[in-house]
This record gives sequence, structure tokens and C-alpha cells, in this order.
Amino acid sequence: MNLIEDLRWRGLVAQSTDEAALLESLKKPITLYIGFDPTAPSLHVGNLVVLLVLRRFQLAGHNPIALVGGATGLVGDPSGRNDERILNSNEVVEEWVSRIRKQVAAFLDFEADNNPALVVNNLDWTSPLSAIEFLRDIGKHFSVNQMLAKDSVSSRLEAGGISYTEFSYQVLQSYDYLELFRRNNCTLQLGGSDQWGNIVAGLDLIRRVEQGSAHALTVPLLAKADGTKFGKTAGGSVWLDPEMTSPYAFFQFWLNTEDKDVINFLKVFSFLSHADIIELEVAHTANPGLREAHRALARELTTLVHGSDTTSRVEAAARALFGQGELSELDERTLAGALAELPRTVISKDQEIPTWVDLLAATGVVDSKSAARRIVKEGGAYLNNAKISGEDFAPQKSDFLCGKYAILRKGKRDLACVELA
RNA sequence: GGCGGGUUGCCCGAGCGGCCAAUGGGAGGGGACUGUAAAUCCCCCGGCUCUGCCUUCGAAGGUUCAAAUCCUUCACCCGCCA
Repeated sequence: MNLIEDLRWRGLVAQSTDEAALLESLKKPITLYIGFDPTAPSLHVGNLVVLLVLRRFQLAGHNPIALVGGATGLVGDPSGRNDERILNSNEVVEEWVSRIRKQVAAFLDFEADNNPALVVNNLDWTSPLSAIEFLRDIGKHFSVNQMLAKDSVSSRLEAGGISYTEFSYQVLQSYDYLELFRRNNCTLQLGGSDQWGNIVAGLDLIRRVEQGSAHALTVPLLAKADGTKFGKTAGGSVWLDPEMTSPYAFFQFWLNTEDKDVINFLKVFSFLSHADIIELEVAHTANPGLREAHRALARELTTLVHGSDTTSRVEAAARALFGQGELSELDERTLAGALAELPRTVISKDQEIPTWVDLLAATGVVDSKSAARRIVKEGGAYLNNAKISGEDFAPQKSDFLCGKYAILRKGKRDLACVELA
């Protein structure tokens, strides 16, 4: 099975330029790229879809380039948005570029003998360019009529307007492709399906300026079986940065995948073989309650993003905290290890112990004390896995396991730790 | 430039002087059932020092005992006419 067939099997192909020609060109190693704009300090699980496709290409012997949009991030992509972006300052974008650059690099191999990966920043070739050069050398090749026809632009014209800044985005992205075509003989650009218009604009530019031919391949926007947006939790996006989404929360995110999505997610995100995935599908269908597929998914992804040591740590933590046994029977090392993964608040031995409500609010698991009180009132409040009631309830010294830790639980699966220090 | 309509809580959307922290739906949260799943049913859903108080209905002023609701100005959107 070739790479494209594999991608199809995984549901990772939305649209491509002339498929026969693309397949033909893939018989030899090619250079391809994907761009990530720094719109946040970290990538999130949604970005992972396309980033992992890039990795799949490298594993298949092709030369991957990850482009971090130090320039395009300053301008703002109108695709898929119905309002104008707020511009971020140069300093902020610069900071985000360096963080995302590191993140992206973790998924690629820079030491490969034949096809080492490359990370580039489009600011390197756009910032030396003068406005006049830009308008004469690049702008001349664009027809405003065609630019206006692009979905990303026309929908914004409907919705209430677009600035000249964002309108120009597609030109910048096209120029990136041209530049990489020239410098690295890059002949394929990958992207989410919302990037189709921008990518094709780049192909046109390459054809006009260099009489060159290159390809586009887009990946479908991932949707959950119930039609809701993938990658969001109550707390917002699920980030790859462990400071923004703890590895424990990251693992839990995948573990809590709905049954209907789990096999599909294994195909999209994991590097397991077809046989392994089919086996998991069989196991899952036979006994969904065991959640073998869920566990495999959580394990694969946490390992991919945070490494195998972290994965075993958070998995052990989850086992301890959600296990059947008594929490009080856990030894201190296991307990401390497990609790290290949770949101926490530290209180002093000398102070009076605050109420459960105040403690939970302090851990950040709820937005306000009112929310914490509501949880108590509704019967979703637990201390060390035992239900508590009464808004004034406060833990006693004796409730602290090993003399140090108390576990707060909100509802079925939201845990937090209080440490006595 | 003129005339008309709009801007409400995370989102959509009622309210059109007091009974409004503001109907309804969605999202979200808790409970029951389960498997740390889905579906279903019940409940909750601005904040706080919580029988009360504080902050919200585009922004700023004003009228009134009392305003999301009336008036003035400003900003943005959407129609129709120039």
C-alpha cells in the first residue's frame, strides 16, 4: 500500500491536484511543506492532524519542511473566519514563533540520512522585501478578480468586510510556496481543507513566475461523529504545551473520546498499523466497556507528544486515582506521583483549613466559588472519593492522606489535589 | 449624504419604564443509568463576605422614586434611497 492509499484509508485526504501526476511524482522523494501561523503560544490537538501527515510523508522517505509563519502570523489568515483578527504585536508573534518552532521540530527527524527535516520562517524572505518590490514582482501576478472569488474573501465580503491586510494574506502564502519551490524544489504543499484556496494561489504563482508545476493536498477538517468541534473541552483548547494542558489532562482528553470516534481517531492520529487498528476495532466492538481502543489512543498520543516516561506516569496516576481500591491504601510514593499530575493548591499547616468550596476554587477546577457551591448543592462534591455535603464542609487534618494530601473531586472525573505544607 | 432597522449573559435569541440577573434554545456543569463513553430522564447555569449585596443588556451622558426598556451624543453592523 502506498502512502496516498494509506492516507485515504485513514481518512486524511480531502482534495488534491491531479492525482495521477501527484502519485507519479511521489515515486521519488519529493520536498513538501506545511505552514503553521503563530496564532497562540502553542499548537493544539487540531494542528496535530496535518502535522502528523507531514511526519507520515517523512517516514515514507520524503523531505518535510515545516514553515512557521513569522510573517503571515503578523498579517492574519482570513480563512474560516467571519471577523477580522486582532493584530498581535511583533514581540508576541516572535515569541510564539520560537515556541512553535520547537514544538513542530519534535515531530520530525532532523538527523535522517537521506531526508532530514527542515524548519523555516517566512519572515526570513518577506522582511527584506520592499513594498515596491512586493507589488511589482509578486502583486502583478495576481488578479483581484480571482482573489475576490476565493471563499475566504467572498464570505468575508458577505459577512461585513475585510481589511486590505487580511485580503493580502493569500499573496503572502503564495509567495512562501514560490520561495520554497525556488530554494528547496518544494513541489507539494499540505494543509487543512480550508487552505485549498491559498495553496492553489501558490501553484498559480509558481506556474506564472517559474513555469513550474507543483501540487496541493488537503486534509479534511476533523469532525466528531456528533458533528461538534474536535479538540475543545470545557477548559478550552487541548494544547500540546504541557504548561498549558497538563500531560495528565492530555491523556484524559483522549481516554474520554466518544466510542463513535475512537477508531477514526486512531486512524487519524496514531502510527499504529492497519492490522493493529483493525484488531482494536474488533476488540472495541466486542466489548466497548473495556475501552481498549481508548486506552491505546491515549497512550499513543501522549507518548507521541510527551514521551513514553510521561505516559507511564500519567497512566499510573489515572489508574491509582480511578482504581477500585481505597485511596488510603496507596503508598505515599504512588500517591504523590499520581497527585503531581493534578491541578493543585497548597495550604499551610498552620492555617485553619479552608472549606471544600474555597479549596476547589483555589485549584482552578471551577471558575468561581459560586460554581463550587453549586457542585456541593447538586451532590457532585467528593473528598478522597467520598461524597460530602454542606457548603461549609471543611476537611479535617485527619483527612489528609499520608498527612499531606487531600483529593478533591468534582463530578465523575474532575480531580484536584490539596497539599498541606 | 438621507431614511429605516439593529447592537442583550459563552453562542443564538426574547424582553421594550417597575413583578428582570433578565423567557426560550444550544453549548457547558451536576445527578440517575453505565464503562472516567453515547443516548435518555431530572436538576443547575453572572459574582460575592449570599434570606442580602454588587456588576451585567454596544459606549458615554441624561430624564425618572425606578431604565435592558425613554431622551441625547458617539461607535459598529444591516437594509432602502442618493
